[in-house]
Amino acid sequence: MPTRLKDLAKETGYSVSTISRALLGYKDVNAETRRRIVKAAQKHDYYPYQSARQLRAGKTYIIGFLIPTYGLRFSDPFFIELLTGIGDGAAAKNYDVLVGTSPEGEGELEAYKRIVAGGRVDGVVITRTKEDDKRVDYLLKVHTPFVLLGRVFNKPNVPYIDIDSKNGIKLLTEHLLKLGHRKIGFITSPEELVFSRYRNEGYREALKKYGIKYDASIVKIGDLTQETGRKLATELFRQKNRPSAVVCANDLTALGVYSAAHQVGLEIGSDISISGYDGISLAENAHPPLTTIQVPIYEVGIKLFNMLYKLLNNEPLENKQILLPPQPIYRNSTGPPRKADGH
Amino acid sequence: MPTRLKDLAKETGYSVSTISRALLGYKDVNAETRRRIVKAAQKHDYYPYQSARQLRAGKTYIIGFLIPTYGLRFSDPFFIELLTGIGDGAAAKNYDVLVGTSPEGEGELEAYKRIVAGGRVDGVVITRTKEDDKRVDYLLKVHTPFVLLGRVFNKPNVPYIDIDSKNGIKLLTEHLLKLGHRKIGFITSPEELVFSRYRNEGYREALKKYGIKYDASIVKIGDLTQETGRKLATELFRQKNRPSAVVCANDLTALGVYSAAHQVGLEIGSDISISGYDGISLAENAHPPLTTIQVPIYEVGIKLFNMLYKLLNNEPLENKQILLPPQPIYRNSTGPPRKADGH
DNA sequence: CCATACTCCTAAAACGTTTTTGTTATATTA
DNA sequence: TAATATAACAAAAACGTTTTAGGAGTATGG
Repeated sequence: MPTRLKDLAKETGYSVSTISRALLGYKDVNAETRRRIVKAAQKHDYYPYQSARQLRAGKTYIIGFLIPTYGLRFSDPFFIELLTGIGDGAAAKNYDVLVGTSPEGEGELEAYKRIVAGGRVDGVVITRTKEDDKRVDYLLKVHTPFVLLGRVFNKPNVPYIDIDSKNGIKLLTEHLLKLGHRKIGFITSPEELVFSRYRNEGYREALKKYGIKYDASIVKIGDLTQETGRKLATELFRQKNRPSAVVCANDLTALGVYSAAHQVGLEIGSDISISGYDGISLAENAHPPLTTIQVPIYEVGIKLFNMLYKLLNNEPLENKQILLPPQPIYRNSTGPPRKADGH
Repeated sequence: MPTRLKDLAKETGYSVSTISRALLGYKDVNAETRRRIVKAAQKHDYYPYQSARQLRAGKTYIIGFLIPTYGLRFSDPFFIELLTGIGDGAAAKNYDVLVGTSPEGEGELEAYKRIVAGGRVDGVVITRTKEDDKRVDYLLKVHTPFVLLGRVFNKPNVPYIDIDSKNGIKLLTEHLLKLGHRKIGFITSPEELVFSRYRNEGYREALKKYGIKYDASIVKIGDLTQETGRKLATELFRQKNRPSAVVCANDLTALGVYSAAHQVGLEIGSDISISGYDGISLAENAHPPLTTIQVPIYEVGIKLFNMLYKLLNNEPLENKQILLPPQPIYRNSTGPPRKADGH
C-alpha cells in the first residue's frame, strides 16, 4: 500500500537505483532528474521502508532503554523525564527508542538480552548501575555499545554520566547541620546500587566534619519508592530518638516521608526537615517545596543519547566519563529545628 | 559477530532452509536432525536477526506508544504505569514497544507520522483522544491498526477501552454532596479532550440531581498537570465564594490542589475535600490518601496491547469497544465540610 | 517389479533498500 | 578524427530470514 522505490521508478521512468541515489543526494544525478524524482516522492509521501534499510545497513537506528520497576506498577517519575530527554535527543537524529521494563533481580538481565539479541537495538542506555553489574558484562561480551547513567566499579573505560552524589548528599547534610540539626536520619537506597555507596559516604563525611557520631538506628535502607519511604519514616518517627531531619536517597522517598510526617502531625520544615534527591517536578510542586539536588534529568537524557550516538557512529567522544557537580536547591522543606536538641 | 543461520548450516552440514525449518518447528524435519540443529543453535546463542525477519514478513513486531508531554519534562506517572502494562503485554507475545514523546498541538500528529511512516511499527496505542482526532484520521487513511484509550466521536467502529468517566466524576461529586458539601469546585481538563466532555457532564448531572446550580466561577480549566492544579486551586481559595470541596480531572491535578491547600493552611479532608481521578500510586501514598477513581491502569495497558495484537494478527476481537465502570475509592481526602455552608 | 506414497531435505525466490560497478552517450582534448 | 574524460544513468549484488516448490531417496502397495 505505501509507496516504494519501485513505484516511483515506474512513475518517473527512472531506475530504482537512480531514484534512491537522487533522494539520498548523490552528486551524479542530473538536477532536473532529481527535481522530478523529489516531486514524485513528495506527491506519494514516500518514506524509505525501515526494515529494508536496517537489513541493508546492518543497523536499526533504534536504541534500547529499560525502565526499572518495583513490583508491577511502581516506578519513578524520574524515568519519564529521562526518557523524554533520551527520546527527544534520538528523534532529533532520526533514531528511535525501544522501551521495556526491567524487574529487579534475575529478570533484569533477561530483559536486556531480549532486546539486544537479534539486533533489535544498536545500543543501550543503562540506569541504576550496580556494583559488579551483569548487564555491563553482557553488553561488553556481545559488543553492544552502551552508555551508563551512573558509574560501575572495575571497568575503567566505560562511558557514563553521573552526578557526584557523594558531594550532593554531603551538601544537603551539611545544610541541615548548619541549620542546627544534630540528629539527622537517613533513608538510603539498596546496597547493590553504586550510587548508594557514594550517597552513604557523603552522609558520613558530613557528620564527621561536624563531629557527630554515625548512628545506625536512624539510618534505614529503602528501595527508592514512596511507599517504603513512608513506612520507614513512620518507623523513624515512632522511635524515642526521633531525628529532627531526614535525608532521603531520592525525591520519591522524600515524598513518602512527607506523608508520614503529615500523618503524625509533624510540620515539615519546622518540626521535621526533609531533603530529597533528583529534582523531579513533583518535588517542586509539593508543599512545602522540597529541598533537593536538582539533576538536569531531561538534559542528561539528551546527553546520554548523544554520547551513544557518537559511539554508534564512530565519532570521537571527547568526554567519555562525565561527573556532574551537584546542584542543591534549598527550599522550605528544610529549616532550623523547632527546639535545638543537645549539642 | 553474532551467529546466523549460515553459520549453523556450516557447522551442522545442513542447508540454511533446513536449519530455519527445524528451529521453526516444521513437521518434515527428522527428529534427530532437529536435535542436532537445536543443540548447535543453543551452543551459539542463535537468535534470528530481526531486521531480516521483519523485511521478509512485512511486519516489525513493534508497536508504537507516544507519551503526551506538556512543556519539556512534564508528564503524568499515569503513563509509566500504562506503559509498563503495554510493555509487559507486548513482551509476553515477543513484541516490542517503540516509545516517543508527543508535544501538545501541531507537533503531535507529526510525531505519529514519524513512527508510522516507513513502517517502524505495526500498530499504535493512542491516548488522550480528542474530539475529531487527527491522529485517528491519519491512521485510518494509511491503514495502520490502532487501539484507543478513550473514545472518539463520529467514528463508530474504532476499537477502544475507556473508563466511564461521566459516571466516575458523578459518583465522586455525589459522594461530596452526600457528605454535605454544597459549594463544590471543579478543576477540569482541556476542552478538546474527549474525556473532558464526559467528566464535565458527570459533574453537572450530580449537581442537578441535588438541585444545585452550576456556578462557573468555581469551575476552572486546567491542563492535567500538578503545577496548574496548584495555581488554579490557589485562585479558588482566594475567592470570596471559596468552595469546601474540589473535584479534579486527574490525580496529578489533585496533588497540586494539595499543595495549594497546605500553603494556605487548609486541612485536607476537613477544611477542604479533594478528589482525583486515575488512581496512580502517588494518590495512595499521599497524605491524606486521595479519594479517586481507581483505574486499573496496568491491566488496561495489557488489555490494550492484547486488543492490538488481535487486530494485527487478524484474530477475532470479541469486545471491540470496552467501557469500564468507574471504581471509586473513598479515602480521607474527602470528609464532611467543617461547618455546613448554606443549603 | 513397477507405481505410488512418504520422508526428509534443499534450491530459489522474495521482502526493499543502498552501494558498487559498469555502461552509454556526450563533451573535451590532442 | 581518434583518444580520453565526464556526465548521467542502470544493473546487480548484498543484507538474513521465511516459505514455496520440488527433488532424491526410501518405503509401501499391488
